[in-house]
Amino acid sequence: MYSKELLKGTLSTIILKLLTHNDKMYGYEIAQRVKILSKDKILIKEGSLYPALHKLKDDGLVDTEKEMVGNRMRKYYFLTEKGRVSTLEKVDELNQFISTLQSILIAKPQPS
Amino acid sequence: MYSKELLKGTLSTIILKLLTHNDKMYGYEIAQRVKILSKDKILIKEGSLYPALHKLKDDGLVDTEKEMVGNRMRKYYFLTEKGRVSTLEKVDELNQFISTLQSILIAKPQPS
DNA sequence: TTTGTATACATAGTTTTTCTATGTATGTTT
DNA sequence: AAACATACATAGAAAAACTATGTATACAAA
Repeated sequence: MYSKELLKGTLSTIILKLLTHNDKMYGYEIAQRVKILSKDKILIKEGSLYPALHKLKDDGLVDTEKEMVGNRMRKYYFLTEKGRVSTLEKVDELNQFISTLQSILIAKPQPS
Repeated sequence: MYSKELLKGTLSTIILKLLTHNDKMYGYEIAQRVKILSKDKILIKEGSLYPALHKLKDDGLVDTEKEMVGNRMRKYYFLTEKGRVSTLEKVDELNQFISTLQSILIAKPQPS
């Protein structure tokens, strides 16, 4: 498991990205999917996941619909149009940030 | 400029990495170097930089020496042995995190 | 000459984000 | 019956960067 600090700023982008590939997903499912995709290296805790999802909804990037499965409630999340646009921007920004980061991590002595 | 959240968790690693390539650097110099290396995309603010440096010192990863340049004080930072070891670990962890992130950002539909 | 910009440090207080811990409840396996 | 997995939620803590502010020197431009 990576130190939790690294995830900061990237969690909502990860969630949004997953939702671009799935019409709708529920919270628990998202956490499991990230766990699998990251080979157990990113483990999203409930205390991070649900507040993050609530914030995405407050910001209008996702909307929800409830569904009963047997006796249990599931709350599905799906992207709004605003959310789709925002996801493109956020993923792009994250990719740019990653490549900038890498150029620094690879950089050799005094470029000045 | 990237949204500030992205930097969280990576700033100290960036600073440490720069110090592996320079015997000693002072705060202002570090901020400028990052600005140049990132092509103005990562702008470290004083309110982030100095507390981060102080924490690295408290944690024993860097040590300092003061120097007068003309009439102005400069505080140089340099890696301790502990800092060298820690830098290797942190850079490695960050690289791994980046590659995990990328695999998620690239991922296509339902792998389940 | 005074205004602005760059250099160079520092800290107080705020905001954001994730965390730990806890709670509720159902379903399944041992 | 106990343990574990599924499935949601929130309160409060911790971490890290931010804004804003402060001190001070050096130099260029108006």
